Amino acid sequence: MSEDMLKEALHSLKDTGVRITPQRHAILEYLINSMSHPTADDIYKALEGTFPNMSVATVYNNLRVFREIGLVKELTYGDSSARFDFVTTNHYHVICQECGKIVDFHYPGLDEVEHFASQVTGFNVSHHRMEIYGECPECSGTKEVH
Amino acid sequence: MSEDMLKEALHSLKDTGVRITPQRHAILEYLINSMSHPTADDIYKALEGTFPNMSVATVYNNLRVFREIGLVKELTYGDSSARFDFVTTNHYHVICQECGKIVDFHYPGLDEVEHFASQVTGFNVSHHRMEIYGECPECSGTKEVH
DNA sequence: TTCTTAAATTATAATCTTTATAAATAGTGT
DNA sequence: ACACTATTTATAAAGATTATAATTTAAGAA
Repeated sequence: MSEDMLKEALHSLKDTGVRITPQRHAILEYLINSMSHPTADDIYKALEGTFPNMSVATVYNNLRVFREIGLVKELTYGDSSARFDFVTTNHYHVICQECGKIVDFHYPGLDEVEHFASQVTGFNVSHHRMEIYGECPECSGTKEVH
Repeated sequence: MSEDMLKEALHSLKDTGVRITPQRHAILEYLINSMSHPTADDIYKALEGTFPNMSVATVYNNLRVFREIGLVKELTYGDSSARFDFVTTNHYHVICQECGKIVDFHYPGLDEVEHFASQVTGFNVSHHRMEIYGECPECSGTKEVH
């Protein structure tokens, strides 16, 4: 499953003329297997065991490359650092404002908003982003208790 | 019109026990009158004529206070610095990826997404954010020309 | 109005994330 | 295996935001 995704991603690299380096391989693998939404620093720390000499710049550079190819989505929330998400299907995120947990959920049919905006503003729309904010069950629960 | 909004905003400050300082007055006024979506630095620069001694920290501090009260929304896009928007009605933004222009548009009925997400994830949903990305008419135009 | 006190501002430094630079290294096609 | 160029590394720089401590000031009470 995730094997296939990695294979496909590496294929995308080849197709685009982007060299496959061990670092890129590892970053992609980590992004695919990680069910969280890591920051650049998360990735850097996670891989420093395998690549003791890897530089932060490498992580940032490659995340940018992946983003440009469309393999990875960059998510900027209010907090300090950007988060990165391997692109699979069209899903959205619910973010807990208490503990920061991010949960995926699928939701179809938000394309109409794009059409609407395009008509109203005259923009040539390419995509949109949406997130939902609230409190996760755990955090809601702990509050009710005391 | 914008007079009333300012008055109301100042009233909100009083209600919340937040002191009304000349700097806060000026920042609010600027946010209300500015039809753009200024960064903290924009505001700082715009007011340095009136407040030659004002510190950047003051701008940041007060924007945070305004956000906590709910007077102001903080928008984080991919680019380096956050933008701030005085909260009026429920509107969304279309952002030009070429020149960075931000255009408002009103769109109702995205509450269903919140309900949906709430049911699927069990979150206690408070709000959402959505933006649309694309190219503004001007930038699309200049491209078609050459 | 004046006084008092806690809150806000200022000035500055520190922190943190991200990007730029230049030299060294390593993929990839021939 | 070679050559060419992209990539990595190490480091520094830039830019945004926050922390700190001293000074100033808003706002209620006397």
